Amino acid sequence: MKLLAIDGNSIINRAFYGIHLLSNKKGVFTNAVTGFLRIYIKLLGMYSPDGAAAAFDLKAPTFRHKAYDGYKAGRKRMPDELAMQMPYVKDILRALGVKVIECEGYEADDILGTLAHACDIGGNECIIATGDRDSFQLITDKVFVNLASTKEDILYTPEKIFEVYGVSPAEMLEVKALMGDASDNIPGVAGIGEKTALSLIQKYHTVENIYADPEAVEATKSVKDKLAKGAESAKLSRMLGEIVKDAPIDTVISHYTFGERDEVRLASILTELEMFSLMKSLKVSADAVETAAASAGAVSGGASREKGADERVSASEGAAAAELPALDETVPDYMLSEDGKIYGFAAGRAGEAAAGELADGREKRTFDLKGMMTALDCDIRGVTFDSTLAAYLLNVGASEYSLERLCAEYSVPFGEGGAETVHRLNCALNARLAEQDMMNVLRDIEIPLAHVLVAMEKEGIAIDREALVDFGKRLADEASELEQQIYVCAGEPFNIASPKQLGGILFEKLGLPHGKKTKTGYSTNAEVLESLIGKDPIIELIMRYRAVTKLDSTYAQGLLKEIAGDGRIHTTFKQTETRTGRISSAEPNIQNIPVRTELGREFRRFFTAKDGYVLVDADYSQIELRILAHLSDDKSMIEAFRSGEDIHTVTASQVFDQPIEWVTPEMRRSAKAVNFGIVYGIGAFSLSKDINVSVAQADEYIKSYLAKYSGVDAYMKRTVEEGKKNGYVTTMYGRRRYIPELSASNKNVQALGKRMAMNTPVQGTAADIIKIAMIRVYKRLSEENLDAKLILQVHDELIAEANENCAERVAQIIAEEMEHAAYLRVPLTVDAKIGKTWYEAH
DNA sequence: GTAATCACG
DNA sequence: ACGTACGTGATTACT
Repeated sequence: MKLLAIDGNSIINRAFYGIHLLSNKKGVFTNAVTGFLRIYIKLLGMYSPDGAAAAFDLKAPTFRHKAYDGYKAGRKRMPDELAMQMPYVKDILRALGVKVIECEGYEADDILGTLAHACDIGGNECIIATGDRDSFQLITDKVFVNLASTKEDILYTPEKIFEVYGVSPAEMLEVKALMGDASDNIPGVAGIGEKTALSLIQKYHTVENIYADPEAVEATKSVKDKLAKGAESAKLSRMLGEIVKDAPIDTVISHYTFGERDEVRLASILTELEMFSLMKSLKVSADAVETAAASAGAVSGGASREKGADERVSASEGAAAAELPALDETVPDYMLSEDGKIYGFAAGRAGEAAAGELADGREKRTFDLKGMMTALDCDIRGVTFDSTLAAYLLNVGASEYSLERLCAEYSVPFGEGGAETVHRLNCALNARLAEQDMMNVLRDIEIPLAHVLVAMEKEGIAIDREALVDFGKRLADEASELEQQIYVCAGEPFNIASPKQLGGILFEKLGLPHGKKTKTGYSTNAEVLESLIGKDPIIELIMRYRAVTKLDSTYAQGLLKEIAGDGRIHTTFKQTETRTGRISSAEPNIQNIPVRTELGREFRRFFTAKDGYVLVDADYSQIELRILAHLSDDKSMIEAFRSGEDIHTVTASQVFDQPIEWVTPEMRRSAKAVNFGIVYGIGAFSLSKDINVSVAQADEYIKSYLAKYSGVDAYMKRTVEEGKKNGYVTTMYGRRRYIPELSASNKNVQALGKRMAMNTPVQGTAADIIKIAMIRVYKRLSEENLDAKLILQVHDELIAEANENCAERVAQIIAEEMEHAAYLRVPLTVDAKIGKTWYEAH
């Protein structure tokens, strides 16, 4: 395909300075938006691309050039008149179906470089639209640069570059390293300008060549002197000038195909900016203009997403309440009554609705989208807002999201006429969600996910009932044998399952040393029993008894109860349950099917694919640690993941200061525990228990870890501080969790708050990423008409049931979508397997 | 209904 | 001095 890659900042600058200041009635400047769109339309006409992406700088400081503080320091701040137009440009682009890419720590150039490179290696064509010559180094026989100028645009190809400069595109970077670039604060070699630089590179091709043998360089004495003096500067400039080609962005070029236009959104923004002639050029539909006019308030909401953190705080204090986005009154709100009737409310009118209304693609809002689809057994299309999901995002800590409670929480009168209440509630929730920057999480993640979850539940997974019954019998038999042996050891029969009676037998009758006590008596948990092994033969019998009865009651009997009439198990995935954004599974819980012991793992043999089908199981490798590496930007950890080495082994080598080859399995186990601990917000005491070393020893490990991975240390501190300051922490995608524990007076509670603050962004981002993957896998499987369905999710693992004849393809698609669901500073890797049962596929 | 225990990531 | 890793759900005993 042909991709148009727009250098957003550069083009918008051209537009701003190229057109005199214009503004609408309200005083919003519009010249840069106007100019940008004119250029955009012109580019479409010139190149007819299949898709487009617009790259923008983020204000955040760059992390890759820390070595050189002066970099970019000299660049002037964007004037306010231009800055206020940025959000509009981005919103319009999105409404036009163009992906807007911003990437923390990377500049627009780097994003363009990455896209261009991806096109180049993937056999796609890329046209970079920019106003400056920096991108010339990216030109190849697939990548061209359209240089916007006041007169007419010029398309630069490798031939054109050679014609104009006498060097290859790649050599443009070498030229820049010598001549420098004032606007980018690249020093170059003092005294060497374009002419000299070009002639040197024409002859020697690279800076490296020139400095490899400076004596051999043919040039005047003065040039040679300058070169000698500027050696360091030239090498630094070479580094600074090179455009990054591996920024963590989506590099699947087909993903940039033009998306569907959001006509109404487009109409409302352009109306607000009073850009009527452009509306015509863009052929915005009259209907959309009318709809947009009916709800003029919706526009400022889009821009508010771009507000800085400080402004957001003030908005939530109510000062800007009037500017909050209103909901379109003509869009209907739907809910289900207790007896399953559908009620709708739109444009002031309420009434019972037909199921057919829900299946059409017209925009609508709902209360409990997932519940409605499950109850009505239908797909509800065109949903742009859902009360339950919005309320969950606003407060993941609530225990339930009933209409009644939400009305109380958001001061909406409850009771009169169902769907009207929902509408009012949605208005309140919508305003808050926009304020808190979570509209994208709702629209791009939770709402599409609801459809996927409903489909997964409906599909269910086949169970081998007979084998499960047999296994249950075997477990029960073993349990009763153990029971008799335990009674013999104890000298009397008693209820082994009663911790109270068991405690009496072990610690009073048999006089074994008791560990800690619980509120109600002695603790008899696995850890305590473990410590008593060898003191009395009863201990191991009890441990085995516990394991066997647990498996029998929870898994054998428990699962048998849940097999539906179709011979399959249909779990319920709860979408608004966890504090971190994960989904949970209940009735039955299929996310805790045993795997850690060989006996327990047997249960996975009973989860099977139907005849002619197989299970495809794909799981992320170390996704949470990879996210931690990304979020903390810790150089050692990133390096460790990029190297492809086993992460726990690398950690062991770092923490114990030994070469990789010297890491023993024992050391690796300890390092693994440290890695897990770090994600949870570690304490020396717990770690010591986990890996059986002294507290002092565990403390050493942690200190050593945090010293080696100082970026992680700093990140954890930052995150806790941020949590204290804001009252909440967020995931990469903006999902939020309030942590009141951070300001508790009780120190233990506070410590718990810190651990939550450290863990939530990591666990929550992982949850976001696999949700995105699920949505994309679901879409791919249906679009490509594959005889395969997603059926289970286990936090970092997806399972599909696929026809034997397409299983390989399905495995490939699932792995691909999982790996590409997010772009981090380290790769996300996925292991996909195929098997007749869950046991074989995992 | 709560506590204790233990299954999972 | 004190308590002790994040996030879940199911079962059983017992109040």
